[in-house]
Amino acid sequence: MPIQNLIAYFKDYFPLNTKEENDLAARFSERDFKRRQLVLQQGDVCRHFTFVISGCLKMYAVDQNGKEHNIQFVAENDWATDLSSFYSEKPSQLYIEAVEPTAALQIKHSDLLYLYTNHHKIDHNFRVIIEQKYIDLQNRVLQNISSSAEERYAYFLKQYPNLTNRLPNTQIASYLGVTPEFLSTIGKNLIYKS
Amino acid sequence: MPIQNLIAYFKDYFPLNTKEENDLAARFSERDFKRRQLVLQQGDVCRHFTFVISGCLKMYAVDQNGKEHNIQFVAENDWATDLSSFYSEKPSQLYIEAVEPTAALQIKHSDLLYLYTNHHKIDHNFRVIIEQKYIDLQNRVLQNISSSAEERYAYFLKQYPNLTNRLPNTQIASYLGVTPEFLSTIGKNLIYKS
DNA sequence: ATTATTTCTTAAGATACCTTATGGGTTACC
DNA sequence: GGTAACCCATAAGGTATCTTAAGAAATAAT
Repeated sequence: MPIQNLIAYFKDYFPLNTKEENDLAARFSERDFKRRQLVLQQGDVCRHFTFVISGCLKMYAVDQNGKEHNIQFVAENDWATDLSSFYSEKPSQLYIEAVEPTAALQIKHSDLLYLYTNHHKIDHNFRVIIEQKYIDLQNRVLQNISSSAEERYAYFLKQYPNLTNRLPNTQIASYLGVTPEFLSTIGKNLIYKS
Repeated sequence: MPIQNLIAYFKDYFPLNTKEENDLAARFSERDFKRRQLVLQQGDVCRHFTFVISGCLKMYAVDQNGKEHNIQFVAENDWATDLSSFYSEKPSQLYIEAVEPTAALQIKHSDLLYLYTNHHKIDHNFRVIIEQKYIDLQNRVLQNISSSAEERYAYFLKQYPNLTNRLPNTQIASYLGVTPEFLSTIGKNLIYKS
């Protein structure tokens, strides 16, 4: 039961009682995505919070030249949503796409607001979760402004060792903000260093 | 009364009742910082959430070569804290320093937890606040991985027009992740373009 | 299994950005 | 009001990273 994964995930933050669990379980629905299938596309309103049970999604933006820039990968026990579009209910600038066959749980805007309003603990948990994600993002900004591409790549490999094998290097390059060609030359150096 | 600024700020998110206002006001204390004074230094535990009433702070990390990298500027009606150190109560990797004479309000860890526990609305507000800051940070990451230094500088000027005049370009360069010399040559180009 | 598509590697030439250095202009501090 | 510290501009040469191209290897689709 996928919903059990979500409940277990939440309990790591703060234990839930039966009522909270049931209310949570009642408002998430299962959805599977094939490889390359879009969870969200630019121009659409992001209507769901998506929790990944298995598989992997990528969030990316497309620039004026049509190039994709990966903002984030979302694998097991992690959340994908365009927060800005989700809360404002305005069209998103982003895409979310499955890079592997992915099993997910989704909750609608109105249902999440219901949970926030009626369960302090769930509201609380989502604050703690996003604070952690904020810290990670802040570290990434620091990396971006202070480190070379090689250092950022080494950091990525260390931080996400499981993603390394599952993602093509072209996708990692986009995430790091370098070209795949340059990542390839960096990669060679790292092998000799490790 | 500085605390009125904070209450007004909160009310923009979600109205507070009298009890909430009073509880909030009772737990923040005023503190002023001179230019260059440190709010937090590396190695110390970050024991406060700091809300800026007037003035401006910078948060930065120092790398192995002793170079400072500005992660964030925090001006009026904004929050400065090392979230990671604050919640874990472990030594911080960051500095927070006043770049202008700054008036601030601070709340201790235990007092904030008290507010979270006893006032759902305050917990809720902090979630909404950090979600907005998360969105901003995510946009900054996107800029970093997809835009040239010149584009990032133009974006900064547009997004923070008031900070532009208050901060030396050396500080903005550090925030953008470029050298002051290079920012200087970029700056010239922007003048001709606008 | 075969074909089509995507991915990886390599290399040469171009560009963005950095380093170092220097001088002049501001701003802070006593 | 004077001195010291900081800040800005400019330039020459160096390094990191990008662009384009093309072939080989791996992976996905039929």
